Amino acid sequence: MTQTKTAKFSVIKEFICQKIESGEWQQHSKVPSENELAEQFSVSRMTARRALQELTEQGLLVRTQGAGTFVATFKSQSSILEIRNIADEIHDRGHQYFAKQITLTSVSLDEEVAILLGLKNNEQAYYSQVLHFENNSPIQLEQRYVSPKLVPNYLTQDFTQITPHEYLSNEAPLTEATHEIEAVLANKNVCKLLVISTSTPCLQVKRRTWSSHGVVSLATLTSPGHKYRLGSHLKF
Amino acid sequence: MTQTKTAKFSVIKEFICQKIESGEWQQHSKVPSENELAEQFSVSRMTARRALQELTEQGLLVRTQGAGTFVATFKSQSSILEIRNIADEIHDRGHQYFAKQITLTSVSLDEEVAILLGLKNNEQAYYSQVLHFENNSPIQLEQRYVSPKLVPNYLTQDFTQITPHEYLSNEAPLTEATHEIEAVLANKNVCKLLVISTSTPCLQVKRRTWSSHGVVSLATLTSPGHKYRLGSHLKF
DNA sequence: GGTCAATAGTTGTATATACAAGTTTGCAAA
DNA sequence: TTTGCAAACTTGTATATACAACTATTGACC
Repeated sequence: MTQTKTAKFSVIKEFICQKIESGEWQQHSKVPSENELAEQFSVSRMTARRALQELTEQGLLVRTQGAGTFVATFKSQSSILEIRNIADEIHDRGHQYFAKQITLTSVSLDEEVAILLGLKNNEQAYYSQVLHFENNSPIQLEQRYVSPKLVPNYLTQDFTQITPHEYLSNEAPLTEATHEIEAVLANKNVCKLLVISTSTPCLQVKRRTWSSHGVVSLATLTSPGHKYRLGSHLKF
Repeated sequence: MTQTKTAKFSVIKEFICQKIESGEWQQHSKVPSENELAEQFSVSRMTARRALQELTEQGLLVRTQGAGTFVATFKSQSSILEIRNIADEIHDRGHQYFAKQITLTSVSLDEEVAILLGLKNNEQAYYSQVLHFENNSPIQLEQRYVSPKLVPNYLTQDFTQITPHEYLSNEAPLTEATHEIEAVLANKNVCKLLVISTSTPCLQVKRRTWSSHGVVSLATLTSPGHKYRLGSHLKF
């Protein structure tokens, strides 16, 4: 039997976690070495090592070659948040989702957008506006500029059937992304589409995505603050 | 020589990454098995395995015991965002940071907050208001309820010297946290402290943190949208 | 006392091997 | 044809071993 119900490395991991969570092992205190753990638990060094390794990847431990393994500094206020696909989110809530395609055309770029997309001023790019609905109520406006070089068939798509991001993910595998999240007041046209007053604070996510060939697209997602929030739940 | 400049498992990882990024290996397509890679690269199975393992942890591959290893579905719109400590952020920007302690007292809880903190209605809890400044301009108001059972000495601290979260991290090691991010209009008092008009959209982060003994604190961070944004940059 | 080199201890990489456990395939029997 | 089982393949866990690379300590020498 290799599997004693729970794997040996898991037992060691839980042992260490417990010591840290209980406070018995404080921040920066030294953790038993691979050899010590191996002996304590009667396992091979590689098995003890795996426990330490995985906890290090999870951020609970810090290891230094030659020096040893230590309890990590608890991430001060640095936390991780997941930005999800609006369509998935709505489905998970058990609500009805649909998308309305407002705009799908080619536009000539102003300077700011051109720079962000890695194109020249006045060059043409594809532009789409898709409005996402939850239970027939508009919840998010997606405005997106797309590089025509990298995604030549963008304008022939039907974004009521597939979300732009889904389509882009298939066309040009993402290698990188940046996000910026702000609270803003939307302009008149956007407010009209979202059916909100111009004084309604909105959560705005700007996302820029890269494939290995360059910037693929630049998306602005605008949602009314009272209808939409970003949430996360994480365990250390 | 064990280290051929870059480790063997790293060479294999890069080989696989390149195949995926170039599109040669599409989503869901099968990746060579551990044994095949081991033979191709003239390494042991355990070394090939490590490459596959780490790429799986990074989310590029998916493995199923018995079936094989496959290129993962590109995370549709699910991305990761890091919420950082405001003080760290300001320091990293090279700006001057300081904190002003507005309130530090014991309050009796209303129902909503009591539930969230895991306390009974009308029970006492500690409450602090700290205003964070960047270059002498207020940038974030932190309002925080703290469980008196878990952090009895909270009221004796000086939060111009140490941030509440920093202090709490030391006192009660975190095991869990949730966040909710919304765009809101702040109330009059908050607006006064942040020196903004009541129509300024604000980014509001609500953070609830746990230690192994229960909910430690409930924090509301409010920042003017035009002064503060959350940002992230990630590579796949 | 200060400096430097040897040494012991620790993590990092790599291999070869063994068996457990899950999936897929193909073949034989009903 | 369908069912069911066996075999082949694949990933998962675990061990024992070897050497590389780095750190911290110790002790000898100046």
